[in-house]
Amino acid sequence: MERKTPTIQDVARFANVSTATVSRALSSPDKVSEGTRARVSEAVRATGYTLNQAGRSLRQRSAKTILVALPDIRNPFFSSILDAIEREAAARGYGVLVLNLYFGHETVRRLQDFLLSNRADGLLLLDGSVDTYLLQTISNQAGAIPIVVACEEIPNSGFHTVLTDNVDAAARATQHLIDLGHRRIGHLLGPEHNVVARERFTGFAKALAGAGLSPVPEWNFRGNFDMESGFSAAARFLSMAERPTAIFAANDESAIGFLSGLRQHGIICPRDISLVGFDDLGVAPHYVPPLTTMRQPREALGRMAAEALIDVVEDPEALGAPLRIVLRSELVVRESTARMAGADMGEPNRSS
Amino acid sequence: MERKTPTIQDVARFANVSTATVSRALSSPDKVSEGTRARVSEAVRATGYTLNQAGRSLRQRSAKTILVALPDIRNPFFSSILDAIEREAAARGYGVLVLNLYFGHETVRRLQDFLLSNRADGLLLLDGSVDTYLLQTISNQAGAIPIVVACEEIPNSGFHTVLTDNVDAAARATQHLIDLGHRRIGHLLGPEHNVVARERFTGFAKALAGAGLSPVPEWNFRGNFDMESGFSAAARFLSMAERPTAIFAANDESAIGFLSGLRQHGIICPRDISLVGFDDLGVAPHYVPPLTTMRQPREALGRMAAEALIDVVEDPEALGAPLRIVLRSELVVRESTARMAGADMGEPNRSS
DNA sequence: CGGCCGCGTGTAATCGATTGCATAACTAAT
DNA sequence: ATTAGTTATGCAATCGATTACACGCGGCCG
Repeated sequence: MERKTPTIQDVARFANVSTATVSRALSSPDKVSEGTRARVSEAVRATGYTLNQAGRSLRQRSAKTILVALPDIRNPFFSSILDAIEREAAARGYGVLVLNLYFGHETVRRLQDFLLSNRADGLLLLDGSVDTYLLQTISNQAGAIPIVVACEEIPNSGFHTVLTDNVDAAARATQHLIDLGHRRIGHLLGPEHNVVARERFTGFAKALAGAGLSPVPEWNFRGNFDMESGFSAAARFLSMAERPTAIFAANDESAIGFLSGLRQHGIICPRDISLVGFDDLGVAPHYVPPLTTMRQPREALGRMAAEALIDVVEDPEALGAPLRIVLRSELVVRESTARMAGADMGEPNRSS
Repeated sequence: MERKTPTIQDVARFANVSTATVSRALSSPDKVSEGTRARVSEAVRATGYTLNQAGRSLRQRSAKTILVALPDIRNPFFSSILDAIEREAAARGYGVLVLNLYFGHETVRRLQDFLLSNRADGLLLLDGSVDTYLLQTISNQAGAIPIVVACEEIPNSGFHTVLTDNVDAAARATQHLIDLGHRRIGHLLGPEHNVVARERFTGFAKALAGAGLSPVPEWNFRGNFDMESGFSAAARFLSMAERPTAIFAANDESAIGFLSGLRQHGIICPRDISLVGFDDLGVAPHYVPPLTTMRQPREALGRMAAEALIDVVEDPEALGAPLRIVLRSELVVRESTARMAGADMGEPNRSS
């Protein structure tokens, strides 16, 4: 009754061949004769045999699995990248392990465990804030697995990287506001130590500079990429006497929280303020107003990162020098930005 | 230079003990003497040893991994459940493999592969639409792994199940509209063959019946749980002469698409129409207007499902009879619903 | 003093699949 | 006809960790 799950031995016995032949019949069919192949297939069917991946992994030293480590699965930005990764991995026969990264030693230890325990053949890191030193150490250890960093960048790390053109995209988003006649432009920041957030700020400042403006410190609102932080930032905005007429938000989520906070106090977008977001989340076209935003090619990003990682996993020499793919984001103009109405009221941004 | 990754053998040699002792020192420290334990720890440090999970899995016939199969990772509803699952699993030392389910044989074959290849010790299924027959077959095979179904239900399957009170919650959502004086109430449906969607419709109809009303077929708008389908449904709404004054939407995503579609044509919520959604997505409180919705305890759902699964994995007898946990959803009243203004205009829903 | 118990450790089998090497049966070439 | 090469298969080692069983040693009890 309680018979054990059939192994390759059972198949071999049934088909009257050796286990070696069964193995070959299954993984390299052209190496066995047609007759044997048929007998083995029949035996597999009859016994209900399925591969034991642990056995194979042990012998082949490969788990046919990649590990995706990300800061927050709930974030729709990441989840759609994860989706693309999973599709690509599945297409190439790999499974996907996910690992939520929080702060703290415990998390890093877990990451390390995964990396070095032969559970995964490669790591796809969607977070640049992991301790670089540790990561380097890990990746230099004997038996370490290949790493690809996506979305964020770990400077000078030598890891393969796939990301979007944050600086340039942020500059173009800001330029859009400038083109609409805005001169008093603020920024809703991302997390303080986040590389991507900084790049977007850099692009923002760059575009301002190009127009003879420069950032006004009070108009750089602290944010954290999430709705709540945008919502809080709105309170600070409201308490200010001198307000910007336009905002470039580091991402759509915080942009939505920000607009929501403003609206509670009667500040209506785009009538009273223009706003450009970043990401083009699914909700962006359906928000009120539909959001003008920089669309990141999330599918492509996830797919290409997974491709690159699996390429390296299967042939460590495949890519040669560290890869660096930069994908271009695209401005999607909707209704959250409007031409600056009438004359500029109050002081403009300080001239640089 | 290119030395291989250290194994338990290396540690044993270094510490001058047998591999058995090393293994014991690491997994059941109380079985070895203090001195040995120290020597082994030192040897582990010195050699840089890390466990090879494949070896352990092979011997112990357990992968310390659970498989989560879901219809769409991008859906924020699922991704936050996945998040909770991952946390619980991590806390208990399990890794999480994710598998996107699409339609088609290929997908099911992959699911089967995973289930039977010892890559995972258990399956957490977040989708009731997987072929029941196949699932039963798989789960009856020798060596099959435990299955817990979450969110959706597979009737008569005998699987452990964790879900929310869809029928009752839908009824309460609808009752809220009734309490506000609405009599002309429509429903934005979920996918036609989706169990959850049907349950919500049932609850909707039940509440109407309780108020002496019954569903008006033309007011049941086809939907698909996603924004686009809600958006399309809005077009149909607009083309109708006799319109409902309130809508119960099967979920928040489609609700947002619906409101967005209406707004494009000047129909404003809650002025012209009231709407209750379902899920309480992160964006719900920040939408315009903030959405009245049934909040599903997503964290709890994911956590409890993972708990139950791991319990069974670790002790197949742990739960005894098939478990069925039903979590209660909670109505969150925000601003998308308003008291029916003035007298009832036009025909009410047909009396039952 | 002899026997029993328990602790700490080692020996070796085991988990399931893959694969290097050997072998046998043919084919082709000289 | 002999040699070389090819093809199909089997034998047995191997991957790394766990664990059943055995053993030696010291202490305790009768």
